[in-house]
Amino acid sequence: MYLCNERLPSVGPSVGSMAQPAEKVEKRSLNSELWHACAGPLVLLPPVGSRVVYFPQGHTEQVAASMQKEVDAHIPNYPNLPSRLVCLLDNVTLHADIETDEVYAQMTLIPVPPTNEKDAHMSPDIEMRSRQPTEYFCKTLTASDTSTHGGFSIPRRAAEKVFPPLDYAQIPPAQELKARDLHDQEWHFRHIYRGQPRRHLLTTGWSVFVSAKRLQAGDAVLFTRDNKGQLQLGIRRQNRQQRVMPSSVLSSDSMHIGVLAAANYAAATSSRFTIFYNPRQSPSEFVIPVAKYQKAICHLQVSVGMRFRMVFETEESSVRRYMGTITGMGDLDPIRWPNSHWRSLKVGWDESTAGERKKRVSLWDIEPLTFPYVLCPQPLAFRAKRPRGGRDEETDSMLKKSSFWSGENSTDALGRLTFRTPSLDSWMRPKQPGLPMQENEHYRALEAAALEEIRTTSTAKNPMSRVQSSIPSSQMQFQPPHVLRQSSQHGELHMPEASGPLLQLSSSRPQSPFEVKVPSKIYLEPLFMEAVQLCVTLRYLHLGIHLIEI
Amino acid sequence: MYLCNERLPSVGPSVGSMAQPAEKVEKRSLNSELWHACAGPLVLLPPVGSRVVYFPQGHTEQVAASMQKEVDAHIPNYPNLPSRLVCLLDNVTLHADIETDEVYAQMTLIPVPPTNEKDAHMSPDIEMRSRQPTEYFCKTLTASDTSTHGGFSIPRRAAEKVFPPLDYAQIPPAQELKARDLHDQEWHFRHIYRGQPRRHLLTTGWSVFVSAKRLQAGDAVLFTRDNKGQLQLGIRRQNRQQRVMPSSVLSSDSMHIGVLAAANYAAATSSRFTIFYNPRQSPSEFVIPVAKYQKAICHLQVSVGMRFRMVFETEESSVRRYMGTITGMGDLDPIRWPNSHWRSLKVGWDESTAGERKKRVSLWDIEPLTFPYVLCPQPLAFRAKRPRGGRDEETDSMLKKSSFWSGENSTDALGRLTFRTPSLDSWMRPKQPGLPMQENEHYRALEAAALEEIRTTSTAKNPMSRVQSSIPSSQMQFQPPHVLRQSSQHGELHMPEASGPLLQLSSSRPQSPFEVKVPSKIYLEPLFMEAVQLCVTLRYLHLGIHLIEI
DNA sequence: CTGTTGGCGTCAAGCCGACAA
DNA sequence: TTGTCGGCTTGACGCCAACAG
Repeated sequence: MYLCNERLPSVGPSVGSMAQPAEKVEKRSLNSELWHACAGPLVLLPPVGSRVVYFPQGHTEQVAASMQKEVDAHIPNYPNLPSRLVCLLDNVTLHADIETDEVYAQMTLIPVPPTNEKDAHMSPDIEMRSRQPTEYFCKTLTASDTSTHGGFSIPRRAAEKVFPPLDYAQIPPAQELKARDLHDQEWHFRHIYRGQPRRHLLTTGWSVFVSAKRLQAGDAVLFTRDNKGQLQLGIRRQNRQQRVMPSSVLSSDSMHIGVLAAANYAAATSSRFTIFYNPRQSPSEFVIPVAKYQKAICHLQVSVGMRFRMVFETEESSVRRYMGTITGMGDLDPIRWPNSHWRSLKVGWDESTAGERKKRVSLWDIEPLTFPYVLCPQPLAFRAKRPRGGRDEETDSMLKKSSFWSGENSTDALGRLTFRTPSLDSWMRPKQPGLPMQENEHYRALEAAALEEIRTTSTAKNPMSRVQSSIPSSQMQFQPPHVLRQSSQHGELHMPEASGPLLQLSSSRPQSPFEVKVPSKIYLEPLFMEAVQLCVTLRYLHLGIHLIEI
Repeated sequence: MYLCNERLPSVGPSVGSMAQPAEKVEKRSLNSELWHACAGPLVLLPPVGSRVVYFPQGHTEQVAASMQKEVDAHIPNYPNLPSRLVCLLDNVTLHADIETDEVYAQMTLIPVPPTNEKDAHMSPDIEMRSRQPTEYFCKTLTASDTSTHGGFSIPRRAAEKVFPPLDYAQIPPAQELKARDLHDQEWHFRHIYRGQPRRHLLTTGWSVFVSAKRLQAGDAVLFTRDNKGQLQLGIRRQNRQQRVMPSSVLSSDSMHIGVLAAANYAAATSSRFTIFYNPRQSPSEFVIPVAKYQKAICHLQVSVGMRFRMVFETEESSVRRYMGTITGMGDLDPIRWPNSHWRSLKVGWDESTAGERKKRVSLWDIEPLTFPYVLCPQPLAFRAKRPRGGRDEETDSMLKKSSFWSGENSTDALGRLTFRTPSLDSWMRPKQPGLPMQENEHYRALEAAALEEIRTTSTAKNPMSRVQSSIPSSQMQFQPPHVLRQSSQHGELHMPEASGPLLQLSSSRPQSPFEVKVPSKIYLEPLFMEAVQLCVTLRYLHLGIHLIEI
């Protein structure tokens, strides 16, 4: 089993695949970018050295999921083990199952006494980002791809993006490809461009790979190219194909008790303990950055009927947001885990296809709906045609639907003047180099999503959503300032109730400017819009702020 | 994963493969005989409802072995958890890993307060026997067997014993065979008798099986035929091919703690807990019948230098005994498991090939060497030529070497009169039906082994063995009665010191006759031999007895 | 642009007896 | 008695373009 210690490649941007000098034999470096590509775009690992909140309850759920068995109610609890432990994330190593290539992360945690909230803001979740490689593609295998009858048909754009360019002077153009998997095993493929019409194919070597990895139609294969031009490939199996946990070692009960006992012992002695996080098998993350947790808990006022959105991964390895309504609040397991924040929200989903989505989520899983929320995206010209295989197709389609955005410094479709704000731009620009483009994409998604919510009359069948739709959308879009002033007199900024969550602002000290990260280009309406904008922006970043009454 | 509840087929002899009525869907019956055939001849599961001793320490060793990792010393112990728990064996289900066909048993244990020793004798280990099927064979695969070049060559006797007879009128004789594996999956093979010289082969269908099970040369395949003539087949993988435990679920530490915490909680609350026993992966059994345990602990006086023998499984699925000497005694882990009897004996082995054999064993693992020990085996005529693939080839060879045995009621090679003893025969005969033949084999092995030990001058390089060989073997075989009388005056029967172990007899009440199980035919020397014989026989059965001075 | 299918050449899977240990 | 090998046959693998959605 190959490992990659996340500590090592933490210096410099986009390292990860650099061949480590052989400091430790037996532990060769596992490609971090490839790992994250296999894990998917939603998997964000907290940085080593940061403080996290560990939920034994969630850990237990992962164990249950991996054994495809419910948590039995008769499992004893540890009276002194709280439902959450604040820990120092001492170490993270990335692994891949030797049999299935399933990715998982080993985390070493050291319980620490909880400190006051201010500490939480000292370690903001700026570094918490998915290290998705830029040059990659992911394709779900078709029946033809996996049959013994032929090879692998590569989408044109994908091949052109990540494979070395073919010499089209040859007839037919072809080359030998070598790619390494997570175990550093090398696979050889013949890459040829032929057929009528022309297409990219992997022929010789492909079937060996398929049978060795036991791939089936529905599984996905992904190729990445690192900064040295080396190809990597990984697999993402279809969910249904979850391996039945070999329970021939420990009984389900012992495993559950073991999780609790290990955490309990570590908490009692302030000693290290080790957990495995299996991102594609665990129902939810159970190691959360302290900052993310506290901001959700302390600064997010939720109530039944509140509308929210939440990110999910699509089949094509992109992300999209689903809308829902909070239908209830309360402990998931009031007897064994009272006063836990773990999945304390009961939710309903707008779309009828929501059968598979969770009925319960945690506070930090959701994005509250706020408005007005106006952040201009990158100019349209900046984006390529249609980024096939990209990770945010929803954003694209939304941006298409809303013929709303136009070029820089112009009036938009609703006649508002958009302009650049150099001051905000400069101090809010992230200091760290590397991947600003991806971050932009992230916030563009937020923008478009919020906008979509505003512009669309809810079509939900959930009666709760009628609360929102009772206000005409035209009125909802632009509340006059006095609505804001009404409630801001006692230091809180109440959004109109129809918009959903109360915007509860904390009384903690303002953030240092350099700790705040926002898109590099922000377009604001004058005055009122700017103030609200700032609040909302910071709000999305889960940052507390004093609001001085306007 | 298919299950077989050992409770169900517990009535009637050699059931096991009867199609259970579909009481519980999803849990189809797993063939018990096939399971035991795969587990090997040494695996004896205590009967459901009996009392057993559970060793958390041994359980922990199995967990460590399955993860190929040593038990870390930093694992905390539970102060209140004793090194052994007396439990009621509430349930046993047989399983087979869906991926590897690895057999394992799930046991449900209920800790019970330890009672006095007498109770132990109330549940003798008579029922503790391996349910090895009689009609079976096991072959280790050769390179030719597993290559893609051809089929599977079946040893002649094996094919004739378990396969349906071929119609030799056909040219060539051939038939279609169907056999089910532990998962009840059916496999089809073409069985043909051809070649020059003629031989039995499996051709069509064989390579499918090999690739599906991922068999390699060195792995073993076994076929059994149940009482309805249905064929079963199982596999036994070579040891080296231990699967790397997918540790992507729980950390090693959590697993170890889980084992201890589950046992600790069950002991504290007298509630059920579940363990998995993986006979081919666990270094030692860690669920021992109470009777076996207590007889070893209470009635076995061991000392450094003592000679013993111990059963091992050979490559060919037969058993053989290796000789060794106790070189030390003491706790394996004095800090965390003080006063544990778990593997408290340090041992050395006579043969130089003993590198793989354990350096530490438990008291109940060994058979002490005693003498004189004269039990006649079955008449030679009873046994077939050479039982290839049988389970006790060593016994056979020993019996061959000692041209010592002859027919019934005759003088043996040393001129002693052997005769039948009806009285002993009748009250010592086991009451339970089923497999008396196998039990006879078992004791025949003991006889032959003891005899061999007596007759052979030790060739051990271990200096300890010189103690024994200092007495001429002729003298050792027949000690005059006065030697016995010398030391029996204070209620103990001392064997001559040169023989090794002291024969410490317990002071517990004599056994009820019907609880004692000995070979059905016993030939005794008159008077003195009869008394010694009785002592030694009972001694081998780990039964305590009052000895009335002769 | 790409999933599926028919055509077809090639090579390894797999059946056979020879031979020898 | 049975493990391995060379000879030989055949059918599945796998490369190709056609075609269609």
